[in-house]
Amino acid sequence: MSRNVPDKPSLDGIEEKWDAHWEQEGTYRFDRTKSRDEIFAIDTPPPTVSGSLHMGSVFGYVQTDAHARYRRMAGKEVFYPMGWDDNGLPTERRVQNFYGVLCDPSLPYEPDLEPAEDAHDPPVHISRRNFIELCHLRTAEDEKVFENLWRTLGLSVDWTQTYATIDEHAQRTSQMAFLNNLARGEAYSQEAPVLWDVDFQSAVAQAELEDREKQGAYHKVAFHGEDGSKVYIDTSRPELICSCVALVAHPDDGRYQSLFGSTVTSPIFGVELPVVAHELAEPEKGTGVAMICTFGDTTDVTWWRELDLPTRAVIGHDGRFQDDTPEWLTGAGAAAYRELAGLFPNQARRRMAEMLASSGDLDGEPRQITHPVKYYEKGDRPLEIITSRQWYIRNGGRDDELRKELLDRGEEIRWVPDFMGVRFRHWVEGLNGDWLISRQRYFGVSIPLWYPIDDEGNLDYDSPVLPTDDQLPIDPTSHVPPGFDESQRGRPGGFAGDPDVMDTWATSSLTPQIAGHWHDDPDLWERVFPMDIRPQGPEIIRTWLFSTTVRAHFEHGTLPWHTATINGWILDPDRKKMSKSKGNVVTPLPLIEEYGAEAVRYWSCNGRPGVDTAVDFGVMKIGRRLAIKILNASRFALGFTDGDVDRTAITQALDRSMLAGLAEVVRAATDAFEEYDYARALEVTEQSFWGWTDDYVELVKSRAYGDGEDAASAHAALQLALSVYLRLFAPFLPFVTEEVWSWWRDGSVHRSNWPTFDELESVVGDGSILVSTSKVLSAVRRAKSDSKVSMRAEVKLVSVSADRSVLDALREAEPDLMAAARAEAIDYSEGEFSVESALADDSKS
RNA sequence: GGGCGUUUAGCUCAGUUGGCUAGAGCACUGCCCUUACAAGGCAGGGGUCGGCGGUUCGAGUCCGUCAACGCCCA
Repeated sequence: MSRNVPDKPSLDGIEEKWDAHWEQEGTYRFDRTKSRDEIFAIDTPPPTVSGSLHMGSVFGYVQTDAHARYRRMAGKEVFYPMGWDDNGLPTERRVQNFYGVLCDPSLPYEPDLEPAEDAHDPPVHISRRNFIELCHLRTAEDEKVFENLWRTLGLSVDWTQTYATIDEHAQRTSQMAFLNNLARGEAYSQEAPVLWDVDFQSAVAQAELEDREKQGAYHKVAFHGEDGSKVYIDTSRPELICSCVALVAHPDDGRYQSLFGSTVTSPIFGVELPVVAHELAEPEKGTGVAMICTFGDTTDVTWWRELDLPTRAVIGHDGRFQDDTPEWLTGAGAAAYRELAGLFPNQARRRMAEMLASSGDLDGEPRQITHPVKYYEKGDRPLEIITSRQWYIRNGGRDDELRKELLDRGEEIRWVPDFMGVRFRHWVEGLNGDWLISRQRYFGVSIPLWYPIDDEGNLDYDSPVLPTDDQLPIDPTSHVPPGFDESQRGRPGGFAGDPDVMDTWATSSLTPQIAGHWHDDPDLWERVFPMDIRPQGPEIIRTWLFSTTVRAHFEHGTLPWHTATINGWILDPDRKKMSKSKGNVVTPLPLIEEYGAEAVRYWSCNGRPGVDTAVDFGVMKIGRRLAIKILNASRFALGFTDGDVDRTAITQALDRSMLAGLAEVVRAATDAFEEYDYARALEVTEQSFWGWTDDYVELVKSRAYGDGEDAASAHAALQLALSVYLRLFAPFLPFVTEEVWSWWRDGSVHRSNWPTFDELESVVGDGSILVSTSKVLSAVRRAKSDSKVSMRAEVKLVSVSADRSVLDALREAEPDLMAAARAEAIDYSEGEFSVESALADDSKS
């Protein structure tokens, strides 16, 4: 076949060129006729499209793509779908900000609502359905931006296998899995204390919490004993004295033994309360006695549950003290409560402190402290704990047997790198409740249930009405349950739809089931599940990875995949954590424009598995230089003949020596990939390639420009080596390797065979010849450099002293060495290794 | 307070089961327009491998301990 080697090879425009070509040819299209053992299935992280594009989004995906490309070339049919995680709160927030709207479920739907292009203030209130439509509109746009980025980066995804966690298929899968969990008793609803974000007015799960150090103040408050004595407590939340249900001290605390079993009376409110003992009370903290309220923090919940205390809730869903005076307060206590009604906790706290001070129950001034306060990770105000009905999926947090099963699943996973496994273990060991999946939000997958309403108008939560499979997906607030009609909605004797949606993770924990079409394509499902790898970031081990494991454990009794590859964390160029607030977020698109996709890929693949990596423009420059080097070296290697030269022409010892070294590189790169160490595979390939161009290519150049059998040997060896290097580089640098491949080969390098030792076996020789010859050539160059002469300067005599075996090796490549060194003669003697170069007189000028 | 990770050249990082004078790139210095490549090539200087202690014939590599930094959890 004739060759089409350009005079001036260039990287310009190769991303667009090859992306379009691959799309047209279906290069990465999944062949679903293959059997499970021929397939390599990847459970790709669906990126949150409402998040900003940044280098963290690029890093892990490119590493995974390199591995996918390796597997594909090594003979596997790669199942590599891409999803978009668009359901959930991040999208709601983005839509609110983007269009300047706020969802108000009480408003009617407006069919012709035109969203404003710019956000405005104050926000426009729109119906739930209009709001959801805007969410779909916005995410569709965001998804295009992401797909474009992934294509520009050369991800070898099968773009016909995309999904979104809010699309109909994902909703059906999610609701079906939920109903299965419900049928098996793995999902349940319960009226219970939950962590509550007062701004989002939604419950929050344990995995979404974070502690923030906040200023607070300890108030030393007197409760009154039966004998008129004062019992002091220290509290940072005096406003909750009205919801106090008991005082508590440590059972071994000698100071309070006489109080246990007695009662005290709360200040201001005059409520009689028991004094109880519990190990969680800390004798060193404050006075050693604490008040238990329902609920000030999560320890209160534990005490309330374990000590079987009553519930006296005062804070409503909006975060304010409720307007109605609680029934346990009477007289002066009820009057005092009316001072607090309607206030937010921080306002109530100040009012309460005033009241305590004037009644004489506040001892001294409040003392400033700094303490950790629980926040929703996306929230702005401290979480409150309120009681409400919510849906849960069991996760071992309240069941030691299940916890053990899930810990065993964690042990079953192959973790890359292996130390990431402990993060899973610690998370599961530390769970203190089941997984709360219901959210009081709008843009999500609905909880697919209705509740019967009895004749008194009460909802029967214990016997929900279920949809049939063929109804799914449903929105119970607009769909009607079997056996009812719309006129019965909200009526006694009728029904009510569950208004909640599921947590995002309740759907994205099913990505293998969604992408593999668990319920609607059993033939595909059988070929891809359980999947091979789950690549993802370290920060979502406790959420996505864990919840996916839980769902597969319940639904299939297996792991969802056998290997988890965890990428490192991305830091800014100064090794600081990137965050929008610091303004140090690096976005990928300008970098791709400046350095090229190959350079950004090279940087990504240089980051070791699981190792935190800083954005480094220097590394990107090296990547770009490598890509250019491949173009130029390829031009040289292919510049001598028009057609393929048969490998039987490779007769010269130096050529066979070079191929012996290359065979070793193939082995090392393959071993590294099999261990998921793409970075090492790249490193050994790159190191070898630079040596190849610096030494072998220079040594063989003169011979290659000649003709006859010696030249043909060089031509064939150059060509074979180039073919191997291109394939070794293809997983990392897909564009430039494809470009060069297209100059002289049919088909795609990405569907060619991964190089093997067997492929090279017939042409390998003694690897030491090239090694020794390169050492001498390097010594001659050093002599020329020391004498400040051109590398073209003639050398009258090169005197080499070395072991006999080295001398023998050198003699095998003597003509090439003399030509490359521009030496007129070489003299050999046995002894310690040394090289003397006698430069020609006229070269010293 | 607990856990995990990191600490190797001025900077960013390799160093795979312990083995010959510790490597790469960037930066720095010198030289070279050599017909694949001057937004390049060749060559060079530069490190008591965080501190201390231990195991070993031998430790950047294993063990203990301390310190600094980062992340996660409480």
